[in-house]
Amino acid sequence: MTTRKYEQRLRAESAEETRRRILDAVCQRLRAAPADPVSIDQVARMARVSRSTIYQAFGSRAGLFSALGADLLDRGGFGSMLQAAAHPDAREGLRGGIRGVVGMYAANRDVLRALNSMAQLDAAAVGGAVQKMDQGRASGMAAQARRLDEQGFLRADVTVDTATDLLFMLTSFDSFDLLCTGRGLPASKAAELLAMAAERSLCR
Amino acid sequence: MTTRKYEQRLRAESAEETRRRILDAVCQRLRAAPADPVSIDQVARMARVSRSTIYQAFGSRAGLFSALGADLLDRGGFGSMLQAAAHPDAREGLRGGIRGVVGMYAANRDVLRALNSMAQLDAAAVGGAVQKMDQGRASGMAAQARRLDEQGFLRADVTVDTATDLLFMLTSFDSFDLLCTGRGLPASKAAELLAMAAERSLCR
DNA sequence: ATTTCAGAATACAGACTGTATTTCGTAAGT
DNA sequence: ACTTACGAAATACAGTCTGTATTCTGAAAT
Repeated sequence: MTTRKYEQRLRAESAEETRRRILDAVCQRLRAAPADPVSIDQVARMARVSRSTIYQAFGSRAGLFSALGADLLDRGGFGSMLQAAAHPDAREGLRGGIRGVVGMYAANRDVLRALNSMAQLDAAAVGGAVQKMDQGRASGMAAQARRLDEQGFLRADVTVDTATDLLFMLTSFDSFDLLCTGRGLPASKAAELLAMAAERSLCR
Repeated sequence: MTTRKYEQRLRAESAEETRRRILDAVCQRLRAAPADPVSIDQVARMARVSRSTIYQAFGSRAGLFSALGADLLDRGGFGSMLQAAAHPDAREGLRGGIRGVVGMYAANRDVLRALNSMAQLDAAAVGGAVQKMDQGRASGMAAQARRLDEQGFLRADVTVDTATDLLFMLTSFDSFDLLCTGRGLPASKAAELLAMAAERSLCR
């Protein structure tokens, strides 16, 4: 039998909708009990979907969490953060960039913590989503450090490489989480503290 | 039948020895493949011990990892670190303390990373060992901040609380790991960078 | 009317945890 | 010498996961 052409608009829409429902269920599940392990079965029940549907939509557990990570990259405010970091004044860009990432971290705290930990504990369980985020941040911070240097803000004894390393550390999710979850600071205070540490460590 | 008194010296020794062998096997396993999940079965085979022996010795998977955490607290150089931090000059103590924790982190990197991540992802899977370490560090850093303040090293616009928060973050395993594993710095460079950030952020 | 596809339902293999239960060997007590 | 206690191995089993395969249904597209 010959294959037919199919447009399937409504079909694809509904498929996309259940994908969304599943991803939302994972988030919901993580927020409800961030310190408990997540089973596909739980997620399926919360999304009111059969477990097999999750495998059909995402291929595997790793695929599900990988998709979750990719989703955060799209919709988590990563773009607006990069925009804030591109301020003509590099020092302002530094502050804005830090406020931006912190805001994004705060909005997705439990999800990011889970993805981060999973990536550490079982590299196959996340499928590169976390590496991609870290890599993006690394090159962003390298650019930031270069701009600080070009505009003469960097201290004489601080190389661009060193500045990149420190910024990479200070803008990590872990740094944010240690201050907010670990020390109970509100996100705004954490951002202020991180920006302060970055400026005093790197700038004249 | 009446119960007899038993001294069992050699017995207890051999039991302690197998406990050690099991704990060493976990470490070895984690170092061999830090990003792969750890099964009790693997550990048992590496320690050349029956799987049931592990349950008898540690009660559960959580008990095993909890014991591993406690073991690190004992033998991981925590004491010498606290000693270095107690230098009469608070500023010297700060530097020494940071070098101390970094050395300890570097010596047990993979094990600590795994314990950390497990604690995040499944609180029941570690059994409080990580919380205890963090708590100890928190009070240590609070003391450190107080001493800096008492000796007049703290900047006018930095409170003791703020200093504690920042020190807690900078002396975390995550900060170390981001610089060493994430950025490829040698441990000594990481320690230097962390100490620099702490001093410039907090001190006059 | 017929094809195509999302999704449900179900069954199964395989890995892992955790709990008995039995057995064996040996150090400690009498 | 004989008995007891106990560390450790061996084994079996229940329960929870993941991942795969198979079948069925209903609705949208042609």
